[in-house]
Amino acid sequence: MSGVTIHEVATRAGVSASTVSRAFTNPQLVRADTRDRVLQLARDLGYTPNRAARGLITGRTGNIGVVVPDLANPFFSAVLKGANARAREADQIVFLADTDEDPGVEEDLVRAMAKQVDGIVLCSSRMSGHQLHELMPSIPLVLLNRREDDRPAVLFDNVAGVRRLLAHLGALGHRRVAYLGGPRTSWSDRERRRGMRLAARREAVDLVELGPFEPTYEGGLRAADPAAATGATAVVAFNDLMALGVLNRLAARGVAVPGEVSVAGFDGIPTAGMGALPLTTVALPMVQAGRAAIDLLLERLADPDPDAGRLQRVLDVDLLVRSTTATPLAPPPTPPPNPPTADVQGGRP
Amino acid sequence: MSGVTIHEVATRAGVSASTVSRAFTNPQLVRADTRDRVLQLARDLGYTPNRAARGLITGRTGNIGVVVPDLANPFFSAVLKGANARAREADQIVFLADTDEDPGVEEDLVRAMAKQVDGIVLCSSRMSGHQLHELMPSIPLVLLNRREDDRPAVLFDNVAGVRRLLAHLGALGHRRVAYLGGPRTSWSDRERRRGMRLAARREAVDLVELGPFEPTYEGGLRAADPAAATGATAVVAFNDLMALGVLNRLAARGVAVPGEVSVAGFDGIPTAGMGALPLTTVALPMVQAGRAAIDLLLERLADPDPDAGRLQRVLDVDLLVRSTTATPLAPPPTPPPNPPTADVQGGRP
DNA sequence: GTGAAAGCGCTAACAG
DNA sequence: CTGTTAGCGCTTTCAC
Repeated sequence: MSGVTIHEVATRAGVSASTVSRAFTNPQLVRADTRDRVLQLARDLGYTPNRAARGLITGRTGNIGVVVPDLANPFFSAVLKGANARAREADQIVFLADTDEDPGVEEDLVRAMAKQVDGIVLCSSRMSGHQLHELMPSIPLVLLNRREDDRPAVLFDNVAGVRRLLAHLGALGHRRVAYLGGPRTSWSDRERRRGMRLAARREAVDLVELGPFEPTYEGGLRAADPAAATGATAVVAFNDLMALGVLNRLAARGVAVPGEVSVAGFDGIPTAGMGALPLTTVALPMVQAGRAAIDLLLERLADPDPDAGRLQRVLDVDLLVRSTTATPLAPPPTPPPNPPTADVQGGRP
Repeated sequence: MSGVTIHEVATRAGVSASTVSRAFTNPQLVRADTRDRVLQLARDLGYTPNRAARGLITGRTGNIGVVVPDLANPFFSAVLKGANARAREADQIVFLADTDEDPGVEEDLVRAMAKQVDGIVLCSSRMSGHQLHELMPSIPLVLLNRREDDRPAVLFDNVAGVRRLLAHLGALGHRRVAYLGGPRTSWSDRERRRGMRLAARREAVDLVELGPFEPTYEGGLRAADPAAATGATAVVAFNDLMALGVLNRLAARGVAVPGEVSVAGFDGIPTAGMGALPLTTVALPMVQAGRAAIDLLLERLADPDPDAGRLQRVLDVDLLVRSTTATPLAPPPTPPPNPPTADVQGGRP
């Protein structure tokens, strides 16, 4: 908090505070030698302008806030990598906060941050549409991985992702695919379900929807048995963490993966050792998404009233076949023993 | 940045700004009904005090900075979880920054943050002692996982950790153990090497030190072959990420783990699926360390000139036997074919 | 090209 | 109990 003030620099340099200020913010307004002397002295003294005080008057702090539900989720670390890098290029610094998946905490944090940053990137916000709208007026907000009307947002093309995934599975001969859903409140989950239905129809595969499950490794462990019981030869999980759980549980049951069953996930999380797993996944460009979110925020700050909709970016996703997703070993077993409780869709149009 | 100001609240409530201010910071100084009216109105308007402006006068912002080299490292996400939780209890908010392992960036970030936070927790700082000392006067600093003279710090008891680990391995009959070292500049690595030497002597096992290696999954892949060539029946890696790489490479070579070789790591990173791996590890209490760092910082802020040394905490570490670390299959092969290039230590005193 | 003065949003005396 | 005054560190008119 404490530190060297502009006044000390000014006094020692034998100039006024205004001149020191100008040397930093408008160098061309200061005579070269004065400027150099001031800047050199500032460096020696370890002076850095107080961004908070500056913000008080300019309305710009040079800080950008990023809020995530859970820092331990590799998805968000990847997003943050991108956001950080882009922010640094723009000479902004990123302040990060973790809401612990709590919408109440999320709101408090945004409020507390609001005055200290120029704008906030909300990643996979858990807040209600109502809360979001209440917050909007107090601070420029960019959503990541969530759409809310036509607010600025960075989104992934989930529908295209599952289409590619199902095309891949279909080409290999899979005719019955289970989808293990994530949280009902998740925008991504809704999009992926929608995409799965479209793609299943198109590929003429039976789709079995299960869930919701917790979007975690444990959730995957729990989802594996119901998934196997559907008689599906391929399982698509809501995210990589769940897919990992499924793989593990199936392995424990002695099910051959890939072989009897193929498992696919979502995210493409960069975890050590993932490369060795028989896991095909829809890879989301998380780092790029982080960059894009900062881009959007900077644009919005430059032009506070842009055309609505101009500030939404939908990012392309890739299919990452980490190991051969196998052709089903045998024709899928005829009608599964325990018909799933979830609804069944698909079949030729 | 923008938002409702204290003045608007004051005007609408028919009181002065001071009263509003007091309602927030010293409620007992305001008559109950006035206070309630003001607070209610503030809530309705969505007013939150501007911490930056407040900090300008009080010298306290209510923000705490945490700086890490790499957010993608699960070690730091875990630390951050703890720090966040503790900070929230103290009604502080954590601003986080990622230095991308660059000491220059680290210094810049600390400087930029300094004026906007009350203190900073530097995790595994990559800065030189010189840089660190230059920064000290400008802002209260707490180090985590690094010792620098008697500056406030949270440290792990690495020496005790390796002692426990070697005792475990020794009891199982391992008589030759390889240590795969991390970065030379790492304080942890130096401590672990020191501890390994002490413990090896005490347990009467041969210690083979290798490295330095990159403290990553890839580093582990590269370290595996040299480690196997030493004829050691147990391998201790600098961290879990490396251990994972070793496991993978050994599996690819068809080496039985545990069996021919046992692998141990450091950290106890909470990655999905880790529990299923045959990996014994020294588990560092990372969440607790995050909490402790905030504690230290709060203490230091309350008492700016504490007894030197009172503000260092050394945290106990646990041995986490994730799966049975096996007894060596056979008496270790007599003199290894390729004597290691690194120095060999150990043997009975 | 540079300084003096005013004010950003807030809190801390000091009066009343 | 509450309002008035001053000023935190900085930038920005407006003079010179």
